[in-house]
Amino acid sequence: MKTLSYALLSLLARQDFSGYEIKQLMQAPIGFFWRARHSQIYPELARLEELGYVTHEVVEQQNVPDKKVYTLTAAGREQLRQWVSEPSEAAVIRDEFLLKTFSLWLADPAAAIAVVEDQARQHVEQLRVYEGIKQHIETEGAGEFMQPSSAYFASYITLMQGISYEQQYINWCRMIVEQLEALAD
Amino acid sequence: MKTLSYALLSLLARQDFSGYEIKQLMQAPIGFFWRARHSQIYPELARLEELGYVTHEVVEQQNVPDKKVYTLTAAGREQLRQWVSEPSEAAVIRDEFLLKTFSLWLADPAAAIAVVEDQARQHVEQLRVYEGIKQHIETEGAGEFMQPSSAYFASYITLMQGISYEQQYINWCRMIVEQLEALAD
DNA sequence: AGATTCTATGTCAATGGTGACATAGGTAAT
DNA sequence: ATTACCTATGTCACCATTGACATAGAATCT
Repeated sequence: MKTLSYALLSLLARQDFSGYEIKQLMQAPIGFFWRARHSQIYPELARLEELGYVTHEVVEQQNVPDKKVYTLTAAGREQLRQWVSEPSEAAVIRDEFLLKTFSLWLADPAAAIAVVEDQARQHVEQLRVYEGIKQHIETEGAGEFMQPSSAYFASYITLMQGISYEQQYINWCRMIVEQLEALAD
Repeated sequence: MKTLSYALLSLLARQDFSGYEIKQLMQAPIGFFWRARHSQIYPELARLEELGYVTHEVVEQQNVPDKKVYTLTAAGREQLRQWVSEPSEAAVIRDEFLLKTFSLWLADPAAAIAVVEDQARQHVEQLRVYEGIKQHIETEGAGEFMQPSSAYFASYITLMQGISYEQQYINWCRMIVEQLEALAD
């Protein structure tokens, strides 16, 4: 089973969703650490149904087209639980900007400062998004997000990594800008 | 031009290398933020040569097979310089372990602690590797790694991000373990 | 009236990346 | 002797992922 399958099961473990709804979630909460397009999601949901990990029923809607709402089966839940309990290889970083900093000595200092500041700006934006979601979890999942068996707890710690990562990235960018400004004189 | 091309040019901007040598570098220094197998590297070097960004000459060796040593051309260097000077989209995180923490509420606390500790261990190992390289740069590139136009400077700041990232990841793992241990009682 | 956007589901060609297969001479260990 | 590994370069089938194409009804804007 590939990782995408587990990304889908992870969402369905919390709530029933249609493919379209999952597509939208894969751009925001889960999409922060695993992305997928609808062209991957729809066939994968069909495959998970063949394997017996999910079922679906068609739900009619007013004014918008019908949707297929998927539900996790007991087998799917067990599959997910086992996967979560197994250790993972540490992820390989794949960051085009870090590749650029490796060749930053070739750029003239003004251009170098500009690209680093641009990158910092993007990570500041992302941090703001995460902090908005954090507020949301702390409010909606109050009294639950501290219990390890609660989905809010899992959302919370995952989000904390996102926040911590962005803060670290921003600090690093600022350090580079400072050094470039100081040393360019 | 794809990112892999620039990864190869980034290395050749510093020194001439054969495909085999690049293959080994793509598992260590550059490989920390952009990896590639030799099955990608060899055809890509050929393609870069067709485009006029690199040239090669065959170097005979004693006891081991001949090698093709690639050299960056002026056009290749200019292409790289331009790419470095352009802003990049912030990288999308793609971390299987973060996907697991999102479903960590399904695992029993003992299994949860085990997988987080395993992940921390891997990042501690990676941090040690980075710190060894840091020592190396500070020694070999002393008096150079503080100048923005030096390749040592670029290596240094890129490495600092690696170190900072690993420290942050380890701290986060430890925070989760603490919470799991405290709340499991 | 026409254009655009949103919901909703799907397919498919092309690209990027992995893992296996292939070759070949030298070294080192059992 | 045989196995295994290292240098060195290459190809190829497969899998994952992307981007474009496709359809279709309703709402909204110009």
